[in-house]
Order: sequence, then C-alpha cells, then structure tokens
Amino acid sequence: MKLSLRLPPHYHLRSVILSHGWSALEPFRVMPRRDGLSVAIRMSTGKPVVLLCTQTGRRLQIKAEGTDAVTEGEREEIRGMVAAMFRTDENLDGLYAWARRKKRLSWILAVGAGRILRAPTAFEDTVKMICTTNCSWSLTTLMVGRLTNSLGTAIGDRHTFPSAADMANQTERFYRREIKAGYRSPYLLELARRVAYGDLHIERVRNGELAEQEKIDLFANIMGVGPYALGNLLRLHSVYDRYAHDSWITAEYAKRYHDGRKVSERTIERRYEAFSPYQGLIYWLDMTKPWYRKKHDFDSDFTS
DNA sequence: GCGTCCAGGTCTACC
DNA sequence: GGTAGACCTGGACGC
Repeated sequence: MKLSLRLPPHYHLRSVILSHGWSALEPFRVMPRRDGLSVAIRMSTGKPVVLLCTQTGRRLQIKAEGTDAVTEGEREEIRGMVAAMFRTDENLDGLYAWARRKKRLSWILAVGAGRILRAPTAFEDTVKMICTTNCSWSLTTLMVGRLTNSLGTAIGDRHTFPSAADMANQTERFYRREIKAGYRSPYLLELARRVAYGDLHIERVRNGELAEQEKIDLFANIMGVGPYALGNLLRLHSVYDRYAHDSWITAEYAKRYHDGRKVSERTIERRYEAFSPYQGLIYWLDMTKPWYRKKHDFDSDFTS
C-alpha cells in the first residue's frame, strides 16, 4: 500500500531525520544514505505495520509493508501519524523569519532545519526521554531497544514500541532486571500505569487542545521528568521558548563560544533570549548545526 | 582484569 | 529557594 502527503515549503526529510537522536532509536531505522526513515507502528486496531518514508519533491511518500489489506480508516490513521511524526503541519514561519533576518541563522532555512522528529505518540516520546536522563547515549539505545524487543508487537524481524497498556502490565522488577533501567524503573512503570488507567491523558498535547502552560504542567507532573526532559519534551510539542540544558549541549556551547571554558546556564540563555519565542529551538539548532554537514555514517552522528 | 569516573538528570531531605 | 547525596547502567580510561 502506498500513499503520500503534501509537504510545506523548505521541508527536507533528511533534516528531520538529523534533528536529534530519535531516528537512531528503535523502532525507527534510517534507510541507506539517510534519505528515508522506516518505522514499525501499531495502529489503533492493533495491526502492526512497517512504514517506509521518503521524500520526492514536495511530497512525502509512504509505503506500508507487512500487512495485506489496509482499510480507508487505517490509511487516514497512517497519514495522521506520519504527519505528526515528521512535523509536516508544523508552522515555523517565525523561526524562518529569524533565519532570514540573521546571517548566522541562514543555514536553518537553507537545509529546512527546525522540524524535530517525534515518535508516533507522546507516550513513546516521554518514555524515551526518561531513558536519556543521566546516562550515555549508548545506554539509552540499549534500554529503548530492550523495551521495544521485549514488549512491542512483532512484525517480521522488527517490533513496534510497546503501548502504555503493554508496559503497565509489567513489574518494577522487570524494568530493573530485563530492561536494566535502574532507578528509572519506577518512573517508567508509574507513567505507563497513569496513561493506561486513564489518569493521565498524555496524547492531549498532540491534538491542539492544550495551551502552552497546560503542556508544561502536564509534563512537569510526570515523575522522572526534570528541567532537561521537560525542555526537550516541550520542544517536541511546539513550545520553543524553553531551554533544555544537559552536559552535552553545555559542553558544546563552551567549546563553540568560550574556548572550552564552562559558563553558567544563565549566560547561555542571555545569548539566545533575543530570539523569543524560538530561543530554545535556536539554541538547539545552533549547537547541532555540524550534524547537518556531516557525510560519514549515520550512527556516529548521535554518539559522543 | 580491576577500579574509578561520568554520561544528553531527577528526586528527596534538609537547611 | 538552594543544595547535598543517593540513585542504575555501561563504556572509557588508567593502572
């Protein structure tokens, strides 16, 4: 089954793939030469499917594999999920206005950067974000890989990411012993149970019904989500004026602008605050600019 | 081979 | 409100 989506001006799928490390985490897989991304998803009917996504001109081409028949309703669901993941509907006019105004930001418009790749659901994004805290990137990939392969739905040689219900049925011991999530284990279990039991309607951040402060309140009240994870999750949900400092990005900033000398977070924020309300996103793009230039193998882009 | 450090932090108790 | 200490894992590094 094939379908396609119309893309807005300045859209470059490759830049979405490079936007952060998500494309290197299961169940995403980067296609050869980084010109496409495949992802295993499970539709609301429970049917798993692998989507191969590539760009041809101003259209995003989607090929669904692993399923015989796809209903019209499922086609619409796939279109909606792909649009949400690849940010095809995201309005970045304000960001691009800054890129036109400031010469050092002009590259953003040239490569169509700024659309940050998301998982199919806010739940999956939040689980993965908790798995990035206080550990190396390699450990994040291991934890997410174990979650996907042990609890997700199999399709061919791949698995979808587990649903909240799949994760809620496990024990803290499982997350410690099998996933090796350490102290994050109770956080993952609590999040899954709150979502599965209907205590936390996390997908509301995706449907446009929440104001910025409501998105902040929703994520900030999840155990395991501190300032770093909050800033990153908000960036995934169109709130671009928040900073997400971590040891990697502050070191990168020090290297770039202060000869490697560490500076306070406040000093960094002062440099970008003029770009309101895109200061958090522009900080991220400024630090990750080299990723968009690299020619070497994809795996090395997100390892440090 | 072994010990130590620390990485894309967060929470809690205490002051 | 600010801060110290505890918390899991695994890879890098020095010895």
